[in-house]
Amino acid sequence: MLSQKGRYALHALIVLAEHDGEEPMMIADIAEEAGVPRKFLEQILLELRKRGILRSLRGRSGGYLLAKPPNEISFADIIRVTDGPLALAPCVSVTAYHRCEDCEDEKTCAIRKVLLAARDATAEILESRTLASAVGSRRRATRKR
Amino acid sequence: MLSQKGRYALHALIVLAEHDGEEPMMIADIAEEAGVPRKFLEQILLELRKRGILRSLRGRSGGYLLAKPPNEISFADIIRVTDGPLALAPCVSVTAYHRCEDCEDEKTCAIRKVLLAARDATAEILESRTLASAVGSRRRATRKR
DNA sequence: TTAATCTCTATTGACTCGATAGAGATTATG
DNA sequence: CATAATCTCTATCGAGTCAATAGAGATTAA
Repeated sequence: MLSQKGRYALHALIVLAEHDGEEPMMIADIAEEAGVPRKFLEQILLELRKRGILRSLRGRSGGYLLAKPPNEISFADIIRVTDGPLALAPCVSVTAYHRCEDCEDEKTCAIRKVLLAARDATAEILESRTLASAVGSRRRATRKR
Repeated sequence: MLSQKGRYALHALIVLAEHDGEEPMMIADIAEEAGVPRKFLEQILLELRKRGILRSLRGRSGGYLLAKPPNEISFADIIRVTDGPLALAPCVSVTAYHRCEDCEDEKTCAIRKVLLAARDATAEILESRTLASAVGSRRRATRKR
């Protein structure tokens, strides 16, 4: 399961992608629209910025913007920041690989084979879906004309 | 990521599937072979029994056995016991569905669509791989003749 | 100079995780 | 029937994580 933080992040980024502007959007407004507690959102956005998904402007009339176009920010990118690796074990993680005390031999470990297939299947989906596709489908679904 | 408990469970069940006998196998022996702390393993096996994956015999010469043939026990079955639902959100979980405060409308929620696709992809893999396939591949890999 | 904004770190309470402990129930066996 | 071997159950522990809140600091536009 995703953490609350992860779900909040997805909502907030979709709000930003919809806003999709040149001007930055203030934390308070994002919090409002995304339905996220403001102070908690501050921490989340800060982390997303440090990981290169957002950028920010400080001071008066500051705020947050997407660091990249929406079609270059995948669900996998976001979830990795808030909830860590997609993989079910370190020995099959691409972004956080480290050798696994469990398996004596990675080449033949039966568990690893399965977890690797699971990771690939998950990553296939989460890396191909972006903020652009999410906003697109939402626009289509809620547009009135 | 799987919990330590989850990884222990997979190892223990593979040991049991290899043992694959009529006679029960004692906790102490499973712990030994699977490399799991004995008292911790007790709790894990107990839970797997309550969820119908194992059965047990009590008293002297007691022990644990698989409750079903190895080809009917999937990785998904095991992971659901030790680590909960495969899904990334309650609103896309088959085994632990409950409505999601996040999405206003499940039909159109953009996040839900992606998480549902991810769940399906993961389940596809984890439900098709069983203890039999794991033991099979291991046998093949380590057999000397 | 000031007010508005992001930045950073600390703190809180509840919960989970991994592990250990020990008393209880059950059963085969001599 | 007594005993030893085994599973069963519940409690406890310390460390860590999670969700949330708080507040002082840095930066900038006006």
